[in-house]
Amino acid sequence: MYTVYIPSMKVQFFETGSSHMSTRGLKTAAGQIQRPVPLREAAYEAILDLITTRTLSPGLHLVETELAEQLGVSRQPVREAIQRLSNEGWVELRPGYGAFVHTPTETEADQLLAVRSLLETESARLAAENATPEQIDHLRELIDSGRSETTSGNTEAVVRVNSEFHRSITVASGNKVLTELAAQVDRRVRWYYTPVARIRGSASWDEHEQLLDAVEARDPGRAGTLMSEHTERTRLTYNEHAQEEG
Amino acid sequence: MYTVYIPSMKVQFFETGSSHMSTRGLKTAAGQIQRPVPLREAAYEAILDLITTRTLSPGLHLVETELAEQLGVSRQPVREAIQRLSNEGWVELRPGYGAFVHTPTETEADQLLAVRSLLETESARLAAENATPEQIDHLRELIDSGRSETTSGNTEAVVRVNSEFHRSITVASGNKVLTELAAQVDRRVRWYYTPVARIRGSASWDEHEQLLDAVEARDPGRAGTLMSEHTERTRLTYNEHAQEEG
DNA sequence: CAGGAGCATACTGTATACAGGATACAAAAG
DNA sequence: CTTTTGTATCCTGTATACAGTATGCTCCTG
Repeated sequence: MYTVYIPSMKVQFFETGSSHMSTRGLKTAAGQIQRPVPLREAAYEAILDLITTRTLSPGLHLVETELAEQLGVSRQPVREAIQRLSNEGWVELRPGYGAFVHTPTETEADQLLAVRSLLETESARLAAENATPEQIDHLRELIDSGRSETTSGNTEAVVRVNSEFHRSITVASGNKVLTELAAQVDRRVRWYYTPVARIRGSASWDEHEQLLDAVEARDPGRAGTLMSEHTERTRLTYNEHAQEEG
Repeated sequence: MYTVYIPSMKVQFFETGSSHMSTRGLKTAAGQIQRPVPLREAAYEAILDLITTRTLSPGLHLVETELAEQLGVSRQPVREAIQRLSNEGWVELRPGYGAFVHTPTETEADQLLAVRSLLETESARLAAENATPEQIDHLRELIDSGRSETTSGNTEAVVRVNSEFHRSITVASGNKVLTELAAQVDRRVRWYYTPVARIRGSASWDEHEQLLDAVEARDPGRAGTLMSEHTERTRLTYNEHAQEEG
């Protein structure tokens, strides 16, 4: 009944990060063997990518056999991927009828932004109490990197670094539950946000730096306030753009 | 016109355990036809129940065929249920190894309590701004009901009403994302909390009443503060009990 | 021409089949 | 007696099969 679990094996398995990193398998010092990623994982990443890039537009009916054929697998892994997407709010599952790409609404976007603001503000507060020197160094590097990518106009990289900065703050909070929830909310916010957002210029990195200074100075109150203002500004930017669109 | 679908008898299959699972299959209004609950849903409820009641203890290896046989279905619905349980943190999924009931740790419980406190405090604040008169009435009824159940010593009912009160507060916030996250966190907190908790007597209902008064008076600041203190007290209670155990 | 019944088809939900890897146990070698 | 190797068995991951319902179109009827 109880099965012994060997820790060394799990290493590369739960790499939930970017799907198109070439370093799929870990081949570090000990010559670890690359294990095949379960098809359900691959299918999940693939479909989510199709959704976030708008290739599969909101409201679309996801037909299992079509996706299966397109991905070159059977329906089974596709179903499991869709289940997970449903749990995370990316698709809606109508029993007997099928899966449909979730259609974002204005109010929902606003509510997500509000929750994100809440989670990240608390993260910043806790990070000011718990961040390790290494984590602070890492954050400092991200700001530098973000600045240089901004000046060189590499939009995609800026978005990625920005996202990584926020994630690292939540990690530095030391609260894993918080990290997980924030990551999930953040990803969905980004989905809603992307089509209307332009990058909030380099001012954003100044704000990040102030925040990091507060964290380094172990000033939770100030860190929280700064993050709160920062996310609130993002929210306003979004609402402005949303209003322009209609 | 739709061809009428006559519900089969198998709907009744999963009355296992918790009888008052929300209105999944039953439609009261206007002679709606009852549709069969998807087996994956039933399996999910059944397994989750087994986990929360400690019938399936932490660390246990969930063998798909065993569960399938026990529930009288095939492996497929069981797999889908396990997937969902994994997403929600109830079991851990190790590719190639199988599913294992998640083992709670002290720090994790504390982190969950911290996040719950955060989410519910914000909920209370928002509820003070947005709650409708009907919602306030409902909350008032819950307090009455909670008090009477407390005096009659009906522990299980007290727990349920308490849970429902907190959930209703999050609903009254008007933020659905918040409601959903809070519900998920709350359920897990309860899982951790149950074995060491005795009910925090009737003082708890006085606190609830004060909170509701603040909500009715449209005083977000006070509502937030009260909820924060309330959840913090719960957290302390938990930590005391946890310490006694070790 | 309009409306409805009936049929064909597509898709989901569920079950079963099959292959490869993991575990455990036993036997053989040192 | 300890360690290694071979083997039998179990379990997961994936594919395929099957049943039943929803949808859409055609044809019939008024």
